[in-house]
Order: sequence, then structure tokens, then C-alpha cells
Amino acid sequence: MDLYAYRYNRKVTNEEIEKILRDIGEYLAMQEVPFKPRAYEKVADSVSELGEELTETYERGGSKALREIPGVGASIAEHIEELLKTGRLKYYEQLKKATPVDLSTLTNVESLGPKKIKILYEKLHVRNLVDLERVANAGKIAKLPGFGGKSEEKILKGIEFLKRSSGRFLIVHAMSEIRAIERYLRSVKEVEQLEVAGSVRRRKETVGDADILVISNHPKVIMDHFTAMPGVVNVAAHGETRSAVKMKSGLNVDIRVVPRESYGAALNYFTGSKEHNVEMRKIAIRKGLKLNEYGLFALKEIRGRKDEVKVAGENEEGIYETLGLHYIEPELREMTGEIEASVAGKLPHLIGYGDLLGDLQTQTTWTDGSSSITEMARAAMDAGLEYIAITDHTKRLAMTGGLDVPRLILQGKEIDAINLKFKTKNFRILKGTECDILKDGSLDLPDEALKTLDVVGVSVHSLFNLPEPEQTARIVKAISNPHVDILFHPTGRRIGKRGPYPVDIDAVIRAAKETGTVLEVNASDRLDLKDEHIRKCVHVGVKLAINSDAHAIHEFTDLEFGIAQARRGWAEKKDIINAWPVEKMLGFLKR
DNA sequence: GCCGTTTTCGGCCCGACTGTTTTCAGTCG
Repeated sequence: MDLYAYRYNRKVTNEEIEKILRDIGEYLAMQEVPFKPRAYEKVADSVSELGEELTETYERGGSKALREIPGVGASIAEHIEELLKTGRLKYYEQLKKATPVDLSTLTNVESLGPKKIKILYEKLHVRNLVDLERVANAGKIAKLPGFGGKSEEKILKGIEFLKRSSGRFLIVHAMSEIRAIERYLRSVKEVEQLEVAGSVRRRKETVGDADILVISNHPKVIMDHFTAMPGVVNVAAHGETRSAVKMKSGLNVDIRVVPRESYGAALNYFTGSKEHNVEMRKIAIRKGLKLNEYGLFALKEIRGRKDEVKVAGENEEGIYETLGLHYIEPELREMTGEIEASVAGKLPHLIGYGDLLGDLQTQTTWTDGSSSITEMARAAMDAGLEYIAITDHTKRLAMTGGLDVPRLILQGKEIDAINLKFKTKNFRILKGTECDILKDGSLDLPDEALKTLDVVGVSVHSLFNLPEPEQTARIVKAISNPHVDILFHPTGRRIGKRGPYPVDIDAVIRAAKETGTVLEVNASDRLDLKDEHIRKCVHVGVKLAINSDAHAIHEFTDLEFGIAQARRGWAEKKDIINAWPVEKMLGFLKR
């Protein structure tokens, strides 16, 4: 059991509880216990979709409130209670003792599940990723019964993928922790101004650490508060104006206190990207100026003596202006043409964080979502949206209980009824689908059913390893269907878990252009399309939809990260169809 | 271990694919 929380006098988080429940499920699956694994897995999913910390749930309503969480019964409620009260769970510790392996890491290796992990542990004493890589490289896995050369190759590939993505955090996951740190620091009265710089401010899809800049006249107080924050497990540096800590989650956080007069220069410097900064300095030099993290300086000769005079630095806008540039939004500072565009006055007017009016991909309890249509609609309204499309899965995705035509029709009737209730609220629920693309590019629902819907999304959920030409042809065929409006998560990647399937994205974008199909910017942990693809779409005029892919009411907050991704792809409001009013959006879709 | 217009027991989202086999176990979505 993970005792960090208690060692550092901190409450057990949902994330920790989720991991333990998931691990228990895997342990039970290892022992081939029937049904229980699914029960634990289900609860782990529920916990991950909760909008409230379990500590709060428990304080609010005790074990009875825990029991109200879907999938939590008497026994799991007791487990959670034990975890909340003592920070440990004896049942879990026993399982762990019997098979001491780093389950959550090993199951992250593609093609490895509990059964194979068990064999690897029993035959080759594999406990963690390092062990696994060693035996795979030694060719020992191929010789195991049930394994072979290809399994070994797959495992090595999986390890490689995990290693590449380690040490960085998905911004979608890290942001809530970063925001909590921000809130904590802002509550310190000596903090005059504060901003998180670095890749977080540029909204990169993954971030390695968080760089926080603070203006304050009392740096020492700030440093002391910072290093004593809840959740800090290691203080790497504790200086006068700079400190660095590691959080329990593994996130590194740096803080710097800077004087007001150089705040803008420091913010610019610490926001990066490095390449962008280098170019800005070159521009400064060409103008006879010098730019560093303290400011923008002119070299002036005063009475025969050369001296540096600060000409800008208190804010970023002043620095860009003095350099003869239009202000460049942080999301664009990647040295991919933003400087030239800025000089030429041709920077895009980026879509704003409050610009979305709708969400065109949501799932409900009809399939694998955990909230009802009504609940999702209410949550969308609270999130400031005017419409959502309900796009539950289709029958091929059996594990989700995907809809067939009769159930789709039933769902449509329910949507009609709910829409009547919401009529006065200027909110509309659209009928939609996330229809599976089958192997040959045909669809999991017949055209007669598709044409009754407001929004038809299609996506690939199977056969990720088709050769590129086949996969591309499959997708192109699917979006050539005259009823298909949007291609959901076009490359199939899950950041940190799985790369994109082999696909010629340029060919897909061309086909989207020809067929008038919209491509999705999926805002969940897929962030798919990615920034450079978005930019290609914007360039050729393929329209985009930024969708949450929400499976629960609080997941509409993910839309922010989809917007960030679209901004990194230079997208404007005119490029994003769900930033348009519902009638205009519907009018644009294929008829 | 959970759940109940099939309610206190007896069911439990399941079909497709892969790589290993030579009829199937394990993984994935």
C-alpha cells in the first residue's frame, strides 16, 4: 500500500483509491476468480469519473454515501472506508504480498494482461518494467509456453513506448494539480501576481514540470509557503528567490519570485519555447537591443559612457511591441512561423477559451457513459453550452452495450421528450452516434438509421494494426458515406498509452476536404487530432469540431484542453463548427 | 462483489483479433 498520503499527512486521493481498486481487480483476474475482477474494475471507473473527492463524500455522508456510488456495495464500501481512515488496506496488502509485481505499470505495456504478467512473474520473476525489459532482451520470453517471438517483440515495443512517454504528464491530468497549487499560492497574501509559465502556459499536450512566476516583496515568505505545501514529497531547492519541489504525483514544480519591473521579461523567458526565445533575442540584437529574463535593454551612450537602459520588461506586450512584433499568444510560441506571421500582421485570431457553444461527442448510460441524457444536458448547460449531441457507441463495440437500430430509435424518442422539457431554456440535445467503422470501411449502422440523426460521428475501435494503405482506405471509405458528418479521434492515439494507428493523415484530410467531412479535435486524453494536423486542416479549409468525449457530467471541463490544442493548431472560431450557433452548425453538416 | 419492473439468488456488456496453437487462451475495446 502506498503510504505517502499518511506519511505526509495528506488525505488519500481518488486517484490513489482508483489505482488500488484497479490493482485488486487485476490480482483477482490473475487468480482466475470469476466476476469479481469486473466488479472492482467497474468501481475503479466510477471513482475516476467522480466529481467529488471520496474524503469529502465520506465526511458528507459516511459509508452510506459511498454505497451510493455506482458499483459500490457493502464490501467495497468497507475497503474504501479503511483506506480513508487508515491510509491502507489489509486485503490489498495481502494480495500484493502474494504476487509482488508493479501491476499498474506492467498492465500499461500493450499486450500484457494479468494472466501473462502472472506467468512472467512465476517463470521469470518479472516484478517491474526493468525486469521485463531484461528478460525480453535476453530472448527468454519467446521460450515461455504460450508466448513466442512475436509476443516478445510486441512487449519490447510496448516498453519502448512507455519509456518515451515517461517523466511527462498529460496536461489534461496535470492541470487540476497545477491549478490547486496556484490556488494555494494565491491565497498567500504576500503574492502580488502569479502565473504558471513554461510548457503549461503554452498548453503543450504533455508537460514535464510547472514553472511558477510570482511578484512579491517578501520572497522568503513565498519560498517557505511553497516548500511546505501539501503534497510535496521532496524539496530539491529552497533558496532566496527560487525553490523547486517534487510532488507526490511525480510532478516537479519550480517557483521564482521576480521584481515587478522584470515580470514580463521573466514570463516571456520562462514560457519559451527556447527556440522562440532565441529568435526574439536575435530580433533584439538586430535592433541594437538586448533581451534577457530581466528585460529588454538599449545600449545608450551617456556622456561618453555606455550604459544599459531598460526599454521594456514589465509586461510581455511591451516587449513584443518594442521589438516591432504583434503580441504572440503562448500557444503559438513554437517557432513554426509565428514570428514571420507576427511581423507581417498575419497572426490568426485564435478561438477563445469561452467560444464553444456545443459539444458533438458525448456518451451516456445508454452505453459506456455513467450519466443519463438529462444529467449530461444539465451539466452541459452549466458549462455554458447551448447544445450537445448524444453519440453513444454502436453494436460492434459489444463491451459498451453499443446501440443497434431499435435501441437507437428508442433513444431518439427519449431525446425528443427531454428536448420538450428544455425548450424554454434555449438548450438543445441533438441525436447522434459514434458509429463504428468496420474492417472494410462500411459502417455499423445502416444508412436508413444514420439519415435520421442530426450528427453522425464515425470512428475506428478495432484493427489498429492494419497496414497504412488499408487503414487509410478504410477511413476514407467511411467518411465518403454521404451521411457521415464527423470523423472522431482520427488517428486513434491515447497519449502515453498507445501511438496512432498507421494512417496517411494527409490523405484523410484531403478526403475530408473533398467530402465535406469535419475532423474532430478530441479533448480527452487522446488530444487527437494533434496540433500540426489541426494546422493542416485550417490551412486547406477542413472544418473541425472540438469535443469532450464526455462519459460523465464533470468531463465537459476537458473541452478547455481541446480548445488549447486547436489554438496550438492556429484555429480560429470560423474553423470550429461547434463554436457556431446550432442552426448554422447543422446547416453546415452534410444533408 | 454487485445488483434487482427477472429482487435476496443467480446472473453478470461480449465479439473480434492475435499469436500461439492445431482448437484456444489472453487481450482489447
